[in-house]
Amino acid sequence: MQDMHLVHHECGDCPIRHRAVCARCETDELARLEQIKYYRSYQAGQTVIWSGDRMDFVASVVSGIATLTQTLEDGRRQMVGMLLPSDFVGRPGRATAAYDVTATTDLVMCCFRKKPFEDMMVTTPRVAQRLLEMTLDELDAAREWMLLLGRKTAREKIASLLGIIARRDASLRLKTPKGALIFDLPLTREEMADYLGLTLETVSRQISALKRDGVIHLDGKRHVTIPDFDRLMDEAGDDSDGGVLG
Amino acid sequence: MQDMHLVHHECGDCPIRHRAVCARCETDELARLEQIKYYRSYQAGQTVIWSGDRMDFVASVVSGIATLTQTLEDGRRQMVGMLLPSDFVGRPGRATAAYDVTATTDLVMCCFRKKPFEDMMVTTPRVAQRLLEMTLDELDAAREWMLLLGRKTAREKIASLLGIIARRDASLRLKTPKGALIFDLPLTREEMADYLGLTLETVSRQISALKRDGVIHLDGKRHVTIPDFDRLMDEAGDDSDGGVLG
DNA sequence: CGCAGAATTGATACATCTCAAGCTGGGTGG
DNA sequence: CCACCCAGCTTGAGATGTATCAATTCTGCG
Repeated sequence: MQDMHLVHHECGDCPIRHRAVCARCETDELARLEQIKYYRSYQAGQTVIWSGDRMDFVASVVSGIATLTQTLEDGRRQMVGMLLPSDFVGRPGRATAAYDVTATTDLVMCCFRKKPFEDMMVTTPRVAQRLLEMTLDELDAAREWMLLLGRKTAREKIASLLGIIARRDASLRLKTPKGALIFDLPLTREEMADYLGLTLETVSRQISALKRDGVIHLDGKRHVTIPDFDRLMDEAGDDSDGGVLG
Repeated sequence: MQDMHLVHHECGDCPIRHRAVCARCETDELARLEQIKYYRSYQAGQTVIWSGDRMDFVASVVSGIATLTQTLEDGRRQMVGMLLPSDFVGRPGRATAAYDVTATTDLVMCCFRKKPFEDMMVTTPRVAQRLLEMTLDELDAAREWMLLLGRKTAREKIASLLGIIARRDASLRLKTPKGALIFDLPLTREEMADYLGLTLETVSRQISALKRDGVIHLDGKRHVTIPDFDRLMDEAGDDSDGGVLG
């Protein structure tokens, strides 16, 4: 079931080498990381960790998408993080997972054994500094997300999410968001609902509405075309400028 | 108007010494911080910084409460952070403020000139390590907040907020939340609404409802008594256990 | 082919927002 | 000392956006 090919890539030609927690490392530091790392693969839909589980590793997403979700006793779910390639999973110094981690697409993670990684955090400032930087970025993202959850309408939420995915997708292909954008939704309607604090029916309705109004084009359920990115951003209700990094 | 007494306390008897960004510093490191720091006071209601403003300092909250808020073009506001004594303001490496910072009570901050502080971040791992730890805590808080914003009902939101404030207040007095708790709300109804993603009318109604149902007691608009903390936590809808640190 | 999971659509219920009118308490000036 | 004033708050009535419940309709796949 779980296709766990334990391939062992060299850090040198790692696709996330320049963005992940190891981005700043010198070759000798990389060598240390190399010794404590191992790869793991998960299939789309698989749970990586359950909230509360003991965690004996921290990790970087190498490819694919994972989500962090929190659940209330009665089953209400809220996604609280979306992990893309190069994003970091886990918290040094914490024994158990605080959130459910799920693979929404096929996923490959570069895992570091926790104890030795924590040791490196102390002895190798470059790792700690990079992790701080990444954590601050995540905090900013979380706060933008809070604005979305607290104050945006369903339509604005959908438009915002599509914008985020479109931008991310464009950045992976190194194209600037300009003219028509085309991408595949990596999330089901239900996952989008969990992300946005909506029900899947409302997500579906709003996507239909945006399609009806020509803001987006759909080819099947997942293949999306954005004819006019600025138009989409208007619908997202965001602060004027097209979402330049703050 | 602005009572800016530029008192200069010694770090040694600073009330937030053991919890702030300087918590791990040795005496020689403290001495360096001492040289680049200065105090600033703000009155309740005053704006500390506007989003987009140039920031030439980072700071720790010494006493009082500040809030971080984000605003949509049409004026919808969402609070995205609540800064209590020992919390950190600003982001090393960033030139301008990303959020509006407002003093909701009288506020004293210990400010560090930005450039020298950034230098210390590189040379003094203890500062960077502590800041990482604090940022990870903030990220956790933000994610719990996201669950509240996305999935909780108005009544649950109010109960959750009261619980947070009650716990914080109790921790400042070093009493465990048990039996009746009494405290003053540091926020107006409108600020509570901005925190919770509600309107102030809804906040008011839900507070009235909780009062009617005996979950809380009100003495005036601000003075709150919680006769049964567990009851309040039930109303907050949170994951079973009374909110033990995860 | 036909099934199962995913998505759409419809009808209705309900929570929260919106607009509007009073209330309350503490401060101020006559 | 009282009257009034004003910001902060409460309460009401109605509008509205989203959730809920319930059918269908897609779509990919064995």
